[in-house]
Amino acid sequence: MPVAAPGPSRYDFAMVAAANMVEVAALVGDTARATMLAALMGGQALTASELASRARISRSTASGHLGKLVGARLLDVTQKRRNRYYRIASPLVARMLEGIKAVAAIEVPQRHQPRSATDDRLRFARTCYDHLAGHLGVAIADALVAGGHVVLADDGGEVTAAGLNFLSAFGAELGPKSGSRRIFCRPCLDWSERRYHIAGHVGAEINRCCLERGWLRRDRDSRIVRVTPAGQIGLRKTFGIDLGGGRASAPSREHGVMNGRLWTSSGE
Amino acid sequence: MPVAAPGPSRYDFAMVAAANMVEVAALVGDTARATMLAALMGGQALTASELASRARISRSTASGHLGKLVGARLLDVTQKRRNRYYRIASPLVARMLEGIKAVAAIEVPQRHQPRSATDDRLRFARTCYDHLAGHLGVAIADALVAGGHVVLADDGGEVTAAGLNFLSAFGAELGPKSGSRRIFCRPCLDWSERRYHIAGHVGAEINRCCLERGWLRRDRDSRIVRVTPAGQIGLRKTFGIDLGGGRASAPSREHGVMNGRLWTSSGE
DNA sequence: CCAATGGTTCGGTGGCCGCCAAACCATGCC
DNA sequence: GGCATGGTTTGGCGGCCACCGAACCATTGG
Repeated sequence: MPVAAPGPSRYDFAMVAAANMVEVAALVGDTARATMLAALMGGQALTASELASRARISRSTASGHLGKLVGARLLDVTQKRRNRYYRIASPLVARMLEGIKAVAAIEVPQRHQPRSATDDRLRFARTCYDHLAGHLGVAIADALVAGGHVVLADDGGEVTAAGLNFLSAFGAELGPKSGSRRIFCRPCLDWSERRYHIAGHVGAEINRCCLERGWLRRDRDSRIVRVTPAGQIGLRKTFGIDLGGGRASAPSREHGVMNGRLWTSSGE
Repeated sequence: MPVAAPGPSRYDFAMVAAANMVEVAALVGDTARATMLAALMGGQALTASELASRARISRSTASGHLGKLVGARLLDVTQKRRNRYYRIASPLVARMLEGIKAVAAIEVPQRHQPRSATDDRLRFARTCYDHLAGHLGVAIADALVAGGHVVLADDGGEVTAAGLNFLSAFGAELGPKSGSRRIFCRPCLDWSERRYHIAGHVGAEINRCCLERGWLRRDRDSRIVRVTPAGQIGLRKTFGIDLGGGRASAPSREHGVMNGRLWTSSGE
């Protein structure tokens, strides 16, 4: 730190303003910690050992990292029985990580990574903190936009009056402030689809409703979401989404199409 | 990097997914680079030497940092005469930095930093990438919300029908898509006021209009914005904002009130 | 032409920080 | 009580990277 200069200058502000940012960004700017955070972006709390395993580091190292993340209020801990469960501390943190990911997704899109069955399932449907992402998440967003229920743009999202009725009928609890025109709808850049899906309160509610109806089922300890047979039908009837008619969990034909469309357009 | 493990596992995804994030976050997670980025969040392009000076590092070191930032597409460069001007590469990057700053602002709010005249002016009115922030920015946002022209919430912002008329009359160019109900309005967490001001296209337009009318004037090479006498009147008549009636540039009485209200509520 | 200014490249140095293993504490189960 | 499991603490090692000065290139101006 080159803070050996004597007196304060007019530029000190920038340094002070950056100071906290540096701390936070540096925290994310480490492979092990970022891996943990990415894992926790699945939305569910995970134990220290689990996180250590995912980041491929020893438990002692993980413990140190988690301590820092909690200290910086990026993560919350709750003790349950013998285990310590860590989770993303706030939606603000989730949004920050989304933002970083969105920027990271811009650069070097060509580097072709190997795809596994797990990877395919993730690309097909997964949770993003508290809402749905992947092919499914984008498809739902598309359907809602096409139906005039939601408007999405780079800088924000909006639920239309018709959409409010539609989503309420679907079971979404849009809160007591739904009359006050509060906006809970936000676009979130999907890293695999490179398009927007719906985040914010509305996104979380859609996710919740689908889970409650048994349309979707989450993998244990993973971000993967599977569509049940009932979900196939329900999603088609409600949103007009056809997931390929094949097997319930990630029909591979869809992926071929999806990935083909995605990665050929190499332009950012 | 502990990538010595042999076969791929089901957790590789998280690592791959995190890889790019790490790169970007690590870039921001350095004092010198973050200082430069913070300076460039003022919205105007700066030269390499200027940035080196602000970050208090040698030009050679700065050159290295800037090379990395440009390489990662966080910054753009344009050569003009002898100088190289750097600027934030895209609104996506600006949003990311806002997001990091918002998280950073949560923690340790008590640490009382010394305030200078420059600092006070920054807290009073400044640019945030392409829109207005500080006391003034929040006051405008408040006025628009109170007038029913804009709705702001944690997850998004919206311009009402009335607001569309109002802002258009004010001179804001809300684009040809204004009929398609596109949303360009976005809340941006103000680090000094700890409340939202208006960002996105709408925020940029408001800023532009105020500058064009001569209501505001930017400091050269600084994020500081000054309110002209004409601006005093205009802002009061148009938005109903009373900036204290005193001198045009940052009446100190206002700051006392402002800061008192801000930092005493130490709860995040 | 030379001088001045803005910027980059190159070597070499220093420090911070991530990593692990081993020891240690705490909780829960038999 | 005693074993097992989950987490944290400690000490020591190693590598990456930010930093600078000096030399070097490029542009502009006299």
